[in-house]
Amino acid sequence: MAHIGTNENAQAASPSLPKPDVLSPDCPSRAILQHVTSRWGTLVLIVLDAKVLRFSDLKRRIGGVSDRMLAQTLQVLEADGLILRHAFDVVPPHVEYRLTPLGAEVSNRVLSLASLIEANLPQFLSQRPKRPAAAQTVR
Amino acid sequence: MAHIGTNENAQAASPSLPKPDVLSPDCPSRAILQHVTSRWGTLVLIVLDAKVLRFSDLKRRIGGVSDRMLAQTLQVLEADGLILRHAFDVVPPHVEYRLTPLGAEVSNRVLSLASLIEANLPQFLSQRPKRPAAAQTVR
DNA sequence: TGATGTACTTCCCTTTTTGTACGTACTTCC
DNA sequence: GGAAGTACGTACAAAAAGGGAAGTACATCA
Repeated sequence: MAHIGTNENAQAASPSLPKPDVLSPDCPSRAILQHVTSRWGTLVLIVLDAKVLRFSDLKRRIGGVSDRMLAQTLQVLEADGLILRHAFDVVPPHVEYRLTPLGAEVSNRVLSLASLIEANLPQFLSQRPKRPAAAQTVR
Repeated sequence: MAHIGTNENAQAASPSLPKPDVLSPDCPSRAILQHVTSRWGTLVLIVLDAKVLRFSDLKRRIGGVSDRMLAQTLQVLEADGLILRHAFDVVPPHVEYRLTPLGAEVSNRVLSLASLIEANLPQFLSQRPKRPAAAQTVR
């Protein structure tokens, strides 16, 4: 399908543009991908799908986020041009968040991924207790 | 499209199955999503797309992974039933990794997300220097 | 009058993640 | 004969991520 794994981690001399490749550590596309797939970034994009929400709305919908993390995530996503922030200059603060066109496309992909996982959860869980899954960094 | 944000963070009393929702912090689906969207998990799934690769192949293709992280990521993904590990009992170790059918589906979604980002990289980068993007955790 | 809600920011501290280096057991290549 | 390659496990330590509490400025509600 796509042609992602084409240039093997190469960042070789290129006259104009290096051709984006998430597989090479220094390609900016990898950073964007990280933002989108970050712990809270993913959920923000999902929740914001085709909606306009305020900070507190987002917080209520995304179970477990802290103020600090939500704010930070929103800033990163805004800087990447995925979401738009609209602040009204009123006394009790009122800020609205929505997806940009590009953000909407990204959101769709993320949403389809999440839906796939939710739909197959039973299958995932069924094969869980195969091996103890190598306790990571035992404490 | 999908029906994800349906039950608002609810984990209320349900007779049988709680209905998967990545938005509720304790739903197992969120954990799976995290594995899939983890820093290296995403790249492993992309690289493994319709291929059979050995540990060292994976390491070479995924720029920047350390042995430890790659091994750990592979174990988690295997435990989730997304990839299959086949070890040959030979003297210089020989192990092959490939996607399970479910893993292949997940891989496709991830791949489409990554492709979208790569394809729009210029657009992402163009609007970058808007605001200093709020230096996170200033040191 | 006092509590509540809004949208964050900042500080401080704990938890988690990640990297580096080393060891293994044996074979093949130079 | 020594170097390199294979597929990890483990210990140690640095770096990053994350949580919690407090503060702001004012208006509305009871």
